Amino acid sequence: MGTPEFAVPCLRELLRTEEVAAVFTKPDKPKGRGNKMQPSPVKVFAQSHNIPVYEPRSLKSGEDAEKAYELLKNIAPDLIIVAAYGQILPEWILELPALSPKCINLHGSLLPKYRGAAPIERAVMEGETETGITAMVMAKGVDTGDMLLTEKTLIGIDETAFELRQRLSEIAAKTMLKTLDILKSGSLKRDIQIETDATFAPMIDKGLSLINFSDLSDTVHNVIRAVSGYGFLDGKRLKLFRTHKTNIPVKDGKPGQLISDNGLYINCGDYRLQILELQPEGGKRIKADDFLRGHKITSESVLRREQNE
RNA sequence: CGCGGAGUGGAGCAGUUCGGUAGCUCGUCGGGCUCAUAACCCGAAGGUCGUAGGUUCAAAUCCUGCCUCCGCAA
Repeated sequence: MGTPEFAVPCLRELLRTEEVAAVFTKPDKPKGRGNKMQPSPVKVFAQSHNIPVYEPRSLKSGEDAEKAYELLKNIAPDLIIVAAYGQILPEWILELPALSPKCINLHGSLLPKYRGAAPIERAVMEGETETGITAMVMAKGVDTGDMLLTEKTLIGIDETAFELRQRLSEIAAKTMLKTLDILKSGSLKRDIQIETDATFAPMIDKGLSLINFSDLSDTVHNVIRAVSGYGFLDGKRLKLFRTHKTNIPVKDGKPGQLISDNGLYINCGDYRLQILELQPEGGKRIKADDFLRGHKITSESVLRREQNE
């Protein structure tokens, strides 16, 4: 069971090594320009490998939940693997599979830290230097079940959540295979999560990506890495994708002011950040050098929080 | 029919309001200077202005259809 790109490597490896009876994913939904219906990446991948795909709108209640109940009973799975499915599994599913553990989830953090929907983004935003994947037994509370296996990885100083997520999705697939191997050998151990160490990583609120450039450069840098922050330049949205920390102090000039000095920089509360990749409104994502070729940077070039000056 | 932005030499942009010689910053190529250089100087090549029609003496510019890309909102 999975939905976004993050879950695809797990499915890919699962198809390679095990017999996959069915794939559950979230239903197509209107997305993007023109609100066209878009299938989930997991659905696309599963269908191209001729695996039956089911996409109930809900597992908790309603017609779809009843159908899913009948379906899963007939499938009678030995084990359910979950990676970023996007729905909370009701108890009857958690109890359904034949093996023990019954439902294994691949979570994008070192539990018990960053339980919840956005562990990767939150870890980057908090400036963590290390994160990883936890294979865990699913329990009633979200991401609270026993831990089976963890795989750590370092977070690069300029690494973005997007890049980290791609890396972690592959690590998740590897961790899953390892977990299954150990499970088959019969020596799988469970570790209880230490409840007092738990932190929660809630979904990302859109407002978070509007940058306040009077914050410390560390904070700004982390927001940009995590969720691609933006500000308004001359009334137009400007997204920042990649920055690099400097030790050039901001002497004068406003927070958010752009500076062209052998590269593109922006003033934060304490130090300047070097901008490496950005995207003007309506345009494509470009490197800072390309941006400088077509845009004049003056003392009036300031990224603001409001669209109208 | 969710809202909006954009397609101009290889890259990033200006020019479109108000039709009248295709521009800028780079890159590329050739030459020069230099111990040397991603620096500096001189020169050159490279564009059916996304596409198809329409209006006009004349269209990158005005009108219409289509294609592609992007942001927002969900």
